[in-house]
Order: sequence, then C-alpha cells, then structure tokens
Amino acid sequence: MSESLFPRRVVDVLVPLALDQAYSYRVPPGIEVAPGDVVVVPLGQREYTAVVWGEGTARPGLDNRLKDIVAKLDLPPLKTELRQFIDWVSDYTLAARGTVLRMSLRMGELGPEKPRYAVRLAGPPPQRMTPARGRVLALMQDALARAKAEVVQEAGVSSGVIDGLVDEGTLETVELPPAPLAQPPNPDFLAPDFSPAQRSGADTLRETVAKSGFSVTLVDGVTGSGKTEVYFEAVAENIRRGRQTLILMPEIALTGQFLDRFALRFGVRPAEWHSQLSPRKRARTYAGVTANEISVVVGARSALFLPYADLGLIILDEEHDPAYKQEDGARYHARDMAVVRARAAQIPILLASATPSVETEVNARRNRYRRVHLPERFGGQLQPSIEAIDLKREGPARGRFIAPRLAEAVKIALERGEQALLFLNRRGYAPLTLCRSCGHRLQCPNCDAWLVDHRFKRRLVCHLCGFSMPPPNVCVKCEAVDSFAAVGPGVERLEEEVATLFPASRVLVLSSDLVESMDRLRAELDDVAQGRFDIIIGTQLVAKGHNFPKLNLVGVVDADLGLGNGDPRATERTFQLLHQVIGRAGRSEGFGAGYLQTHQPEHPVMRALIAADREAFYSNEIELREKSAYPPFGRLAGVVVSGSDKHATEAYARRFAAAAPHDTHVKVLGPAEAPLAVVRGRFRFRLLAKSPRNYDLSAYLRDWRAAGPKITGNLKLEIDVDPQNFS
DNA sequence: AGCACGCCGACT
DNA sequence: GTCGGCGTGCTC
Repeated sequence: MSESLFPRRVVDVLVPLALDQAYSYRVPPGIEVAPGDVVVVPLGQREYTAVVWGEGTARPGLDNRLKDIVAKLDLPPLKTELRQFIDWVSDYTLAARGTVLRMSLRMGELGPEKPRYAVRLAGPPPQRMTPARGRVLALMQDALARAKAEVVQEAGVSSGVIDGLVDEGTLETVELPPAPLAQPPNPDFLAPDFSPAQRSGADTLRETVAKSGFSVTLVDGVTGSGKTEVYFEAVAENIRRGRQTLILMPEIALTGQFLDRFALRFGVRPAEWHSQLSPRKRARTYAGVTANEISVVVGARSALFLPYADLGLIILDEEHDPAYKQEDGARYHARDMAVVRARAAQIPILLASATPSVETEVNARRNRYRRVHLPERFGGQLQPSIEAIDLKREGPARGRFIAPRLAEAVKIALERGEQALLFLNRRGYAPLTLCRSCGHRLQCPNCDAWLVDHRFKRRLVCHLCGFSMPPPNVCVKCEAVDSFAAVGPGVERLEEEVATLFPASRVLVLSSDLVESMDRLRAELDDVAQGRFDIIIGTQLVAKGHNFPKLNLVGVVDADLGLGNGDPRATERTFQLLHQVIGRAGRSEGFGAGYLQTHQPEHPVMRALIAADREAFYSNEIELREKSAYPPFGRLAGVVVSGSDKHATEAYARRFAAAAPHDTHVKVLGPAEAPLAVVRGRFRFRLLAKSPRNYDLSAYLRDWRAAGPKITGNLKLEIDVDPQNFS
C-alpha cells in the first residue's frame, strides 16, 4: 500500500563490470543518494560497490523487477568532472562504461586498519636481569614507544625477550596510530639553483599553474637539461595553492631515482600509485587521495582515473613513451586521456619530453600547445657526439656483432676508467635457431614466431605466449644430431663477445627477463651508478630514466632493429628510443659519445641523430604523415578478429568488413592476416579504418560493431581507437 | 566479472 | 544412469 502512495525514488547505478549500461535501483527509506555517491547494490548473486550515475530512467516493464540499493558508503562522491571523464573515455575507446569506472574504484580492501603495536617502559625492572634485557631497558629508558621490530633491531635481541619483559610488567604494549601515508611535501624545502633558461621556464610554468584553467604545455628539454627540476617548480606552486598534483610516469617500477629527486626538492617522497601496490597501501593511498590528505601522486597510467578531491595539475613525464598506451582491457592512450581529464577539470597539464611524440610536436608547432624549451644541458655539458658505423663497410667479422671501431672506443673508455653501455633491444642469446643440415627453424607451436634461445635459462622461449622448451639436440625435421646454429645476436650473446674482447672488465647484462625483483633491479642500477661495473649490456630497460655518472660511451649494436617492418610509427619510435639511450652518455662529465651500428646510415632517423638535428627529423616525419593522412592529420582505428579456427575467423572478419556502414569519410582496409598471424593458438586478422581528423570515428565504429554479425564460438573482436601497435 | 543454465562426452 | 567440461547469455 505504502508503495503506491509513496513510490520510491529510482536512480541509475553504474556497476564496475563489463556493462555499458547503468542499471536502475530503488532508493530505500533512510538512504539519501545523489549522483556520484558510492553505493552497494545487489546484482545477480552478489553485491557490488558501484556509483550512482544519474536519475532513474523510466523503463516500463522493468519497474517490478527493480532491486533496492543496499547501502551508501561513507566516501566522498565521484565528482561530476570524473563521471564526465569516465563517460568520455568509454565513448571514445568503445570500452564498456563499467570497465572504465572500474579503474576509478580500485580502492582495494577498505575496512579497519590492521593495528600496529609498539612497546614502552611501564614498570620496575624485572626480577631477573639478563644482558639482553639490559640492552632493551637501556634503549627504552627515554619512555618513548617503539615498534617491536625496531627494538629487536636496535637492541639486538629476539622478540621473546621483549615478550618476557611485557609479561613481567616492565614494558607495556600500546597501539599506534597508522603510519602517515605521505608527509606533506614542503614547496620551499630546497631552493633550486637554475640557469637563466631554466629560471625562465620555471617562471612560465609557475604562472601557468597560478593562472589555473585548462592549458597544455610541452616541456621540451633534452636529457640532462633539468626539465624535471623545472617542472618541480610548477608542482611547488600547486602545493602552495593547496591543490593536488598527479605526475604520470610510463613505468613506475623504474622511478627510484625520480622519487629521490622529488625528496631532495620537497623533503619527502611522494605517494605512489601502480599495479604492484600492496592491497593495504592501495586502500590507504586511495582514501588519502579522495580525502585530500595526499597532495602529490606519482603514478602509472591507472593513476589518471583516481577520484582526486581537488586535482589542480597533471604532469606527464616522457610523454612520447609507448608504455602510455594500454593494450589490454580498455584500450586508451594515457597522454590523450590526461589532456581530456585536464580539460574536464579545467586545470593545466604539462607534457615533458626530450623527443615529443609527433602528435604533440604538431600541436606545439601549430600553437595549440604552449612550448617551454630548455635547450641546454645543465652546467654547460655538451650533447654526446654521435657517429654511425656503416655495417656494410666496416662491420664485424661473421658471427661477431661489435664492429672494430666500436670495440676500440669501448677499449679507450675502459682505459680512462669510464663505463660503456652496449644497447641491443633483444632479450636472450639469439632470436633464431636453425638446423644447419636442413634449414629447419625452431618455431613456437602456438604462435607465428621463432623461439628465442635463452642460454642463461637453458631454454627456448616464445616471446609472444611464454611457451618454452629445453633446447633439443636432434633436429625434429631431418633428425641430424647437434646441427643447430644460433642466428643473430641477443644481449646474452653479446656478453659472450664482450667477455672475449675485454676479459678483465666487469660486465652486467640488464634485461627484463633477468630481473628477479624490483628491489634487486634498483640495487643493480645503483651498483652501475656507483661504478661497480665497466660494461653494461642492456635492452630498453636501460634507456629509461637512470643517471650513470661514469657512463660516457653508448654503442647501439643494431640501430636498424625496429625499422622497416611496415609499422607506421617505427621511425618515430626508433628515433625516440635511440635518442634516449644515447642521452645516457656523458651526463656528468660532459664528453658523451654515441655509436650507431647501422646498415642504412643514410636513413632519415640516423641522419637526424648524427647531425643532432631534431627539427629535421620532425619536419620530415610530419610531412610524411600529412601526405598520407596518418595521425595526427587523420584518424585510425584497428580491428582485430581472432579465433582458434582459422577459416571461421577469416570468414567472420570478411562478414564483419562487409557490414561496415557506408560513409564517404571512412575508408575500411582489410581484412588481412595480421603481422602476428597466430598468437597463443589463435589466428588473427586485421582491419583498419581511416577517417579525416575532424570526424567522429568512435561513433562510426559503434555503429559498425552494432551492425556486424553476432560473435559465436571463441571468436573475439577487438577495437583499438588510435592504435600505436600494428602487429 | 560472476554465475547459472544447458548441452555433450566419460566415469562411478 | 550422473558428473563435469565449457560455450552462452544475463545481471536493474
């Protein structure tokens, strides 16, 4: 009866599942909700933490099936700005709304904090005194409470000794308040010592933050120009204004040195946000961010979706880095989405890079983004001088990979007591193993890829699916015995060559598959910085963000790797990666040298690097993109159809292509077998949609997806707006 | 993302 | 006969 007299209010609630629609729920008496409120709702057999997305949409026929909201959580509501951002990302990327919301609700385990216990002096000394008890009492005489683990450490006793003293009444246990998450950074902890160019850049950034409002600024400075310290001044200004700052990094795991530099400037380390955070730390950081108790977050791309209480500034470091593109689940580019969030929140965003993405460079050249240029290396250091080694003319002997001229340069560096870095972006010993008698190549059974020889692990490994097997000694095809030959170099093979060339040197191989733990890696990088190794052989792991004071020589073993595989972004990425890795040289001493071993020294990428003519590279690349209407002068979307049955997959891809809506602005290419035609036993076919820049390609793709034939069996359809990867 | 339902093969 | 594999579809 009361139902009809007082119909309950109905609201739409978005559940963080792969659902595109918000569901309607009744609001029970005693609960008041508004859009953005975090609530608990029943769905199917379970209850979920979800968010009120708006007023209930009337849907006749559904009303008698509506369930009640279970509870409203005591959390700040998601602001309109964030909800609009989530809707926007979902619309743009075609990821389900709930999937995007999920990224904003990664609060981990809420609930009571696990108590921390400490001990302190509480009574007379014990009846029986022992040396261990004496040490504890000596330490505890000041009557301060100390964590038990700390006493164990300081007094050099076992925890049993402390327990005994507690039992005797000499010590008592007290509960401590939770350790503070992140101390507030002090914007005036250290006054920076700037060059005139840095000072002027810092002033511009500070004014940008003070003015507030949406703007995009490219902080464009070579490695060693001190751009981090310069943008720290924007952070300082934002802290003074009492607002929160988000600093995005491509790979948070490798930012140990960055956190130290932050602490040097602001007195404390910032809060961190990334996928490897422990559940407890995640929950507390989440709570701190929503309650405005954390003022600076350094995070990986997922930190972009956190519900900041009062976000005032976003900084995206190494903005060109391909790691900003999320490839699984919701496919989004954190740089582009960060600009969108900054606009939604009406705040400034800074994009920092020594080698901006072509997209950002075009925006800066056309004055859509402001540019703060830091042209010099700090302290008058020179840019490394770069030379090509033409492998066609002065390459190494067969089966060797270090050319004589590079070996000579390494020898000289070692004689000077300096370090050398040999860069090769290839893990393992050799990328290909073939049978000398029949030419058979060892291939992954699940993928269209060769098995990579990993000698340290004594296994052949597929880099696409992780399949591995011990190296066989009989050829599976011709049954020849011990006929296998390693073809091409990986970092492990390079180490072998280095050991014969420089037997007295201390060599470290750094490669992601050899990393045992983050702590171990940080320790190894520290060892390198301290000069405990002479030669470092590394994959792109070494290109990012580490400062090695004694490193003056970088040799790129195969500069052509990554070029010429038909990927439209290959030249840009090669330029950025090689520029970055060579920038490791000479950051302290100022006499850096880089050598590029290449088969094509006339390639625009090599010429731009050698001449240190960045502008030439960009002008050339921008012209090419404009001619072919590639991004940022046109839009692209990739579609991948995959399935375990090749014919069914190809047939579906054809039918899907045929269902593409007619539109004179959109050109659909394919389907064609993907460059990685088989991965994990699934066959892959690619389609590509091209449109002009000012066209809503996302809307087109949504129509296309709706018009496409139904997915059956284990077929999968993946849509990637603005693809960065064409494999 | 769960979870149930339903249809097929292979065991007590 | 029933257990259980996973492909399919639904959740306000």
